[in-house]
Amino acid sequence: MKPVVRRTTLAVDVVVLSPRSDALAVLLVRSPAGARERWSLPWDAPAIGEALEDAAARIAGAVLGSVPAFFEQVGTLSDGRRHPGDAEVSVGIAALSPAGSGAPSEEAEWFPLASLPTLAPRHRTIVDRAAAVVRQRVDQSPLAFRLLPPTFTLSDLQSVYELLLSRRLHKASFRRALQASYLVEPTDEWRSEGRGRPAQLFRYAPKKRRGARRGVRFDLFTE
Amino acid sequence: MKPVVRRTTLAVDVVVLSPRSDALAVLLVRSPAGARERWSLPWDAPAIGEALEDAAARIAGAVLGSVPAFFEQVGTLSDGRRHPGDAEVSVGIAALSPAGSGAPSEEAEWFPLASLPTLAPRHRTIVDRAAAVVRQRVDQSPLAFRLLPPTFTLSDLQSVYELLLSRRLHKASFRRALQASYLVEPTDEWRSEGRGRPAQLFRYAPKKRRGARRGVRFDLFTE
DNA sequence: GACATTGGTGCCGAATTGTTACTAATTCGC
DNA sequence: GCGAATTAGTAACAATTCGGCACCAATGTC
Repeated sequence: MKPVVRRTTLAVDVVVLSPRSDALAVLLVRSPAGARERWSLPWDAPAIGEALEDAAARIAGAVLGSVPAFFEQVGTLSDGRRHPGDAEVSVGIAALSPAGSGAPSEEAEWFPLASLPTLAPRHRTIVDRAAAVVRQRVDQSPLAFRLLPPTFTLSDLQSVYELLLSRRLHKASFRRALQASYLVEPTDEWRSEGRGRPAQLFRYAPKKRRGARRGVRFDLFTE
Repeated sequence: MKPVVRRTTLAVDVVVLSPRSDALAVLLVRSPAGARERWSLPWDAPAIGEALEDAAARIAGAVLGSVPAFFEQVGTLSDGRRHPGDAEVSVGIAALSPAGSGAPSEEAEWFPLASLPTLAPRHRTIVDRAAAVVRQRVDQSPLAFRLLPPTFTLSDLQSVYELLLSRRLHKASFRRALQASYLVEPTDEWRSEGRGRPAQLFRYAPKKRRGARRGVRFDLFTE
């Protein structure tokens, strides 16, 4: 039994996420004249032999002007939902870009996740999956640090977590957990942001941590 | 800008996982004569318009004789690693099948994850990713219940968790956490397994749980 | 200099967790 | 029959963690 392979059309669709004005935002590009929707995700076909994450980096970089810090596949779709380029199969990839980075081209714009324009059905699905994956992974992977510049204040970091989790966190508990994890180290710089006491800047510098063998957490199920 | 879509060859490669004789095992099929490796993952091209998970169910069902209880994509590969059917792009899908279910065809056999035969490089990568994804998700999703028959003892359940996590768990803590989660309910059946006290059988019956708002867990990072 | 604002820490009671030890019900060996 | 071995299930305790509150620190504004 040697199955026969059929040829199909393939697209890589990229969801670039970044915190913009206190909301998680997606980078969209203006559609060419005649398209059914005015906006779409940046997308392209991968080159021959090009890894999918490399294709995503190329696609996002062209639109954003800088290459996002992190990529993760959020699922491949082959169902009937319409794609702007009529690709039969789409690989959805989430990309995280630090706050303030990049200079979108004329044809691109940031939209808060909560108020997106109409997208082709497949792009809409991919955006929803990207948001779900990022929100789900934030506890297992240092995703939040990819949404911040190399140095940041602990309040910045907490704000990103609050954005991703859509709920307020307790300052003291947040800092205690962070301290115990050896994920950040202080720099000797401080940032003064107008009002209030200046905040110390930290950088992401994970130390090797001893195996934190915890019990099974049945209360984290999401489905 | 309307990118041009190129046609490519696409395969769905399925990693069927099931607990067999106290180890997590993968279902492999014998390769046709002349292939470079003697064994490979079950795979095929998706039919036109067929969703990828449906294709995986079809492929696994044909080899296993029953359809696995759960499917999840573990990543799509387009790099240079060799695929047995020379597909340019592969979608890897993990499938979970309950212990004892299915009757593999003549051409198929279970292999413990720890002692696999040589596979085509792309299949090897997909198996590794499937194992990693399953192990990583076991805390957030009721995966373990998909590896058990509809009714099971709490010791069975704990054994599956120990298989997936590769470490021993404490009985009392395990049961307390399970109790608090309202995920299982007792049946009025008991199973006597030779030696020892008979165990009560439970079934998976998740109750709506109150929002368990916990703090951020920096200690769960896997990278 | 009082006050508003933001950053950062100490502490305590409550909840959670890991562990030990115990009880319960069955089979096996003699 | 009866004790040892084996597996299931629970009680209770000590240590740790967590959420919340209060407080102190450093800056800009008036």
